[in-house]
Amino acid sequence: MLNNYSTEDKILLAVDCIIFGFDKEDLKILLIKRDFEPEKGKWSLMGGFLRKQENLDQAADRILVTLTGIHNVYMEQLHSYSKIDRDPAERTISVAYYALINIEDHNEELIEQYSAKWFKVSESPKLIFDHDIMVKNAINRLRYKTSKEPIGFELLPPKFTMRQLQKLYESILDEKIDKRNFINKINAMDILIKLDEKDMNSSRKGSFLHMFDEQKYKRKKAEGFSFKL
Amino acid sequence: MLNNYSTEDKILLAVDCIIFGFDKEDLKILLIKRDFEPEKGKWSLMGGFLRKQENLDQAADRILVTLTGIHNVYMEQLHSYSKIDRDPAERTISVAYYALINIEDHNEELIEQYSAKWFKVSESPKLIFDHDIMVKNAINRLRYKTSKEPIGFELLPPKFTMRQLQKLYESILDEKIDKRNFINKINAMDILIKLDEKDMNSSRKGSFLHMFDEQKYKRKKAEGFSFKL
DNA sequence: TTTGGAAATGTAAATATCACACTTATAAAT
DNA sequence: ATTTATAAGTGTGATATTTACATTTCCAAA
Repeated sequence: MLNNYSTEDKILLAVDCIIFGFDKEDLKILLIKRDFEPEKGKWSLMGGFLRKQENLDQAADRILVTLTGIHNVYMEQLHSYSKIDRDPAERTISVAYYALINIEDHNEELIEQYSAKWFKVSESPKLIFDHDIMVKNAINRLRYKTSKEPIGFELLPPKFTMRQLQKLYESILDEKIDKRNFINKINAMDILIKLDEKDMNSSRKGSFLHMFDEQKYKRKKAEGFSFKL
Repeated sequence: MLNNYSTEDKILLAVDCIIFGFDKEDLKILLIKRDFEPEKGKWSLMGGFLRKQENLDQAADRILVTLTGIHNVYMEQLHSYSKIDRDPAERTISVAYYALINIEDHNEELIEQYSAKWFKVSESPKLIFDHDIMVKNAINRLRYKTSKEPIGFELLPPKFTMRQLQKLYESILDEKIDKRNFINKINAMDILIKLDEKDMNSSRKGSFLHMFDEQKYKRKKAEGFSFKL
C-alpha cells in the first residue's frame, strides 16, 4: 500500500516547447541549434527542466520567454513523453507545450544567442530525441483546435487581410480552401471587424484589413463553435 | 546554458487513472477509498508512482491492472497536473490517464481489497486533491472522442443492443437522442453487424443484438470519420 | 488611357440534419 | 386461444449546411 512516498523514484522532468508562427505565407516552427551535449549541434525544440517552485505552465512560459522575450503568449499543454531512453543522457520525462506567437514579435538577439531559426513546418530538419513526434502531435492538435474555434488572434498581427487569414488556415490544414466559401464562412461567424484601411502590398487594388472583435469572439467561443472546412 | 542535468530538481511523478465503465444505463467511474495518508478515508482516483524502469503508459497499465485485474484495456493519456501544493504531502506531478473498460470484467476481490466502488459520474463524491478536475477533463475528452469516432468497443460487452449503444452515447453526451435518428446515423456508419440473436431481457419483443465489425471500423477510422449528434 | 492582377462578390444544387408517430413482435396473463 | 402490455423497429418531408463555381471591380503603374 502506498503510504510512504520516500521510497519512490524521483525523475527529471523536462518541458519542451513547440513554437508556432506564421509569416503571411507559411506555418513555421522555431527551432534551436543545441550548443550543449547530448546531441550538440543538432536541431531541437527549445526546452528546460521543471523547477521545484514552479508548475508546468510556468516552466513552459519561462522557457518561451527565454528564447523569444515575449510574455503572455498563448500556450497549451500537449502531451507527456516518457520513453525510457528518450534522452540518452539520463532518464527524463518531457511535457510538451505548444505556443502560438506572432512571428514579428520575437526578439532577434535572443534568437541569435540560441542559434535559433524559423522553419516551415513542411521543411523542418530532423530533430533530436522524440521531438519530431512532438511536432507532429502539435500540428494535429492545432488542426483540431482549428476545427473547434477560430484561430488567428495569436498567430496574425492585429490587422490582417482575409487572404492572410485564409492562408493561415490553409497552411495549418494543409489544403486549399475556396476563397468565396472561406469568406462566407468567416463572415457568418461574425467575429471580424472590417476596417476602412487597406493593405496595398499584395495588389494594385489593395485589400481591406480586418481585426478580430474580441468581445464577439469570446462570446461565440463560450457558446461552442465549429469550423468545418 | 543547460549542459549539466545533475543540478536540476528531480520530482515525484504520479499516475492517476480515471476508469470509466458503463452498466447498461449509466456512465460510471471506479473510485477507491484511501486507506493511507494523506487524505485517508476519502475517495480518490486509483494512482501510483512512475518507476524508473517503465514509461507512463506502462505505469498507467500497471495501476489499472492492480485495481481491476484486467489487461489490455483501452487507455489514453489525458493531461499532466502540476499545481505546486496539489499533494500536501510532497511536491508531486500527476499524469492522468483515462481508461474505458467493460464494467462486467473487473475483479471483485481486488475491488473489495481497495474499498473501490463504481459511481455514476453524475453522482460521484468529492475527490481528494485535484482529482475532480481530472475527472471533469476526462469526461470532456471522452465527449470529444465520441464526436470523432465511434465508441463502444471498449465500454460495451461484445454483443449489445442498439438501445444500449444509444444509452451509452446519451450518458456520455448527457443528452437525449431521438432513437430513429440515432439508428439511422449508426447504420449509415456501416460498422455494426446485426446478429440473428435477440436480447430478451428488456422487452417481450426482444431486441436484436449487434457486434462491431472491427474491420470496417478500422477502415472508417483511418479515413477519418465524424459523429455529430 | 490602357493594362495587369489580385480583390471582391452570389447563387443554385447537393448533402446532412432534424423533427416527428405509428406498427410490430413477443411473453405473460387471463 | 385470446387479450394485453411494452419496448422494438421503422421512413419521410422540412430545414439547414455545405459545396461548387465565374465574373466584375478596383487601383497603381506603364
